[in-house]
Amino acid sequence: MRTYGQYCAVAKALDVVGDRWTLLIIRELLLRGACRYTDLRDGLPGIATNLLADRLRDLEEAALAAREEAPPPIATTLFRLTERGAQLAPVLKALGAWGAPLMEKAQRDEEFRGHWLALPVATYLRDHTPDRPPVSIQVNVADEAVVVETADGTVRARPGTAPDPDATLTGAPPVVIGLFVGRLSLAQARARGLRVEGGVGALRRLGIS
Amino acid sequence: MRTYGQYCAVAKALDVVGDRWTLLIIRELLLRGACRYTDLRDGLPGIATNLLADRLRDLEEAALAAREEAPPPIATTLFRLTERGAQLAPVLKALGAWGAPLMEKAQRDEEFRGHWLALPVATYLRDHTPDRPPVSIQVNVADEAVVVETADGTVRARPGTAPDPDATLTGAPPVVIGLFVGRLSLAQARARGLRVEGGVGALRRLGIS
DNA sequence: CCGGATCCGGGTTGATACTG
DNA sequence: CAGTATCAACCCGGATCCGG
Repeated sequence: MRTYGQYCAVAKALDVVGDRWTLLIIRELLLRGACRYTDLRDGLPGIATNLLADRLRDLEEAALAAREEAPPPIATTLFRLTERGAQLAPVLKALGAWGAPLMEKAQRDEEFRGHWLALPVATYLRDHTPDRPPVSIQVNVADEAVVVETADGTVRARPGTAPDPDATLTGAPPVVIGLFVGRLSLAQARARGLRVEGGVGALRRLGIS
Repeated sequence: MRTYGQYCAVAKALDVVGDRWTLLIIRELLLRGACRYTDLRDGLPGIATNLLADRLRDLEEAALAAREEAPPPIATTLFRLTERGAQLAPVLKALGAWGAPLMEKAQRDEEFRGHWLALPVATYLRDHTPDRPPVSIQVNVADEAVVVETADGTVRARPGTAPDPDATLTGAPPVVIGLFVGRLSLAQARARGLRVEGGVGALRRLGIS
């Protein structure tokens, strides 16, 4: 293991998670929970398969992740974060908040995965009236379906569809993300091609207007 | 510039600051303010000089740092963070907090610089009675002199000496840091070689006992 | 299909020496 | 003081292959 050799908490943290791809692997495991190798590879477009295998070994050695053999009906290997690994969430949040302004430029030839939405959703959205019954918003973006739903005061995003969503959003990644991080108003997002079905009450409730 | 090619705030942040050494250079500039090239090199033991030059160029291009020519009496080049660069402070704090447990093992052949103390000081210490007159604590560690002082509710550390400190601490880096992050009590630190001169009132005020 | 291992070319890093 | 120049070693990315 290459190390900075400095007796400093930041340097020691970077000794463990400072390698290329490592924090992005942790992002995937944080956002999606237990993952198969193939799911990870799909959520990390651009990674070389040998690097993914190497990093997973490193993470296992550092006790940030663990592999578990799923029981017979599934019969596959799953990777999940340990508690120590999950404690990196504040680091990823800080990085994501700092990097949010870099999302303004429209991407060209950049990959996108719908479940990445969970990061800005958790960072920027709050349920302002948690006492009322939960709402769910279906978001269709980049050919992926993601559900944004309230859960005891916080807001979560997960891959999948909602049976009876309070609202449905469809649009390009920069528009949806701009809306979620507050850079675009609902009107501006609509002007940029966002399609909204259902009531806007559910959106207002998350601070989107 | 090598990029992950992902339309994700974390990936884009890492595109900019994810290279080896980059965040440590920002640590130095955050902790010490405007720095000369040589000061940076000294605060980053282990870095190769060409890498430092490369990274400073990259930081300048990314508008995270700027170089300024000091006026004639000094006649040297200074590097300082831009506002955008300084906004990385929460990232470094999160990394430092996560890495703090890794500081327990005593270091062997690891470098240490006194001004690195500023990071745990700012993260872990609070002035519990900010209305009373400010206090200053001189810390002698690793042949460097650092002053820890209160300033309107927060606690700062800076290189240098205090003219008339309320207390003086002398000890090995792991002991001083253990004391500051709360892993060691004052008694435990003393048992591990910490020398304390002056009253412990100033220490209690920062939550050290 | 899943979970990698292996190989190879090129780019990056690190150590040292040197310079205006 | 503030870097360049040089070169070896290592790491990364892409492609291919392989056992369940």
